[in-house]
Amino acid sequence: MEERTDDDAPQWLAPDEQESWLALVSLLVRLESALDTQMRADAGITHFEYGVLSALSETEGRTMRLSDLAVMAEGSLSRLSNVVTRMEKRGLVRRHPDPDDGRYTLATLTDAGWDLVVAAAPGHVREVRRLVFDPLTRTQVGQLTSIARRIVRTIDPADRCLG
Amino acid sequence: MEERTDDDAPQWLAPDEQESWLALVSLLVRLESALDTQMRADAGITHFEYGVLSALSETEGRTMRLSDLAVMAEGSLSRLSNVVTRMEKRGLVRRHPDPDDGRYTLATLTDAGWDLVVAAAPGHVREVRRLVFDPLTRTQVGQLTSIARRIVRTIDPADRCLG
DNA sequence: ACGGATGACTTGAAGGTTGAAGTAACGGAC
DNA sequence: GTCCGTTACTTCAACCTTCAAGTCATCCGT
Repeated sequence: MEERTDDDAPQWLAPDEQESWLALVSLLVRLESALDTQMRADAGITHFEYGVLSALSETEGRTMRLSDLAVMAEGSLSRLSNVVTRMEKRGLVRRHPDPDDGRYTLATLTDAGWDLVVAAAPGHVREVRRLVFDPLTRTQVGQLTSIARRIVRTIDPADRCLG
Repeated sequence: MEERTDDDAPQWLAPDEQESWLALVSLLVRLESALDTQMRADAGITHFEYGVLSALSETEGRTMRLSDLAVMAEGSLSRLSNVVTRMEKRGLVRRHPDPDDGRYTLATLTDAGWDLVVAAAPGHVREVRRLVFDPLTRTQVGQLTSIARRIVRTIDPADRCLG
């Protein structure tokens, strides 16, 4: 892409980049699995399912279109559709067609679903705090925000979840 | 659980923590899936499989015990066993018992496996650079290393991959 | 040596995820 | 009003991961 001769797009990472990369990959793998484990043990749902329920719980009317919900939960529509089906069977969520546009499907949080999120939230927050924020200084929290946003925006420039 | 009245283990995250958390979760999900997509398209293997092959390729004799390999690749032994079976069928890797201790199984990278890693590496590095290091300043790279290490060490204090 | 404990790996069932193909509902052009 | 393209969702098959046994080898105490 660029024109330099020497090391513009070098084949390998510099030593400090290599270290950083190893640490980041380790973080990706371990954090995700730690969150999932805690959620399953504590509330019987996956972290993704928690994200779905949580997004619904924060919405006016506890209702959202599946496609919007998929964006909020950062998953594919297919994945969400399966998850909603399972959660519907468990009585946490209800589906019904959007009266305004029959192509959309609305998902609504049931009372049982609401209760589950409310019960699961404190444990989740506690875990996030314990694993992520307790070990970091306030300065690092700020740094993390900038770093994560930059990378996310590079992966998906159209992302609108971030400022 | 706790006894303080004010904010010892507060139920919710502070606004800046909330932002940071959203950005981090977004990073987890998107980066992992971006890496996987690139690897599948480019080399026909998953990012995890690449990690396995890559670890073997960097070892003296291109050979490692499965249990050590699982640690290097940060996956369960069960997952690794399945992956090795698949890669063995594709001729990328070979299994044989450890002559020193029959409980161990050694995995050896074949020439075909070596060729595949060598072919896949540049694209992988390019993608990592594009998504992670290009958008960050050198200062941020250093910050990221510290931050990621702190969190990983909190999740798993026994981790020996990091300094 | 013998037997139990431990360690290393494998396997099988259950369940989740993906990608592609299918269905259904709209919206605009003619 | 009827096509056609688009959008939103669902479903299916292939695949992967996990968890919980199960197997086999070695070590250790006696």
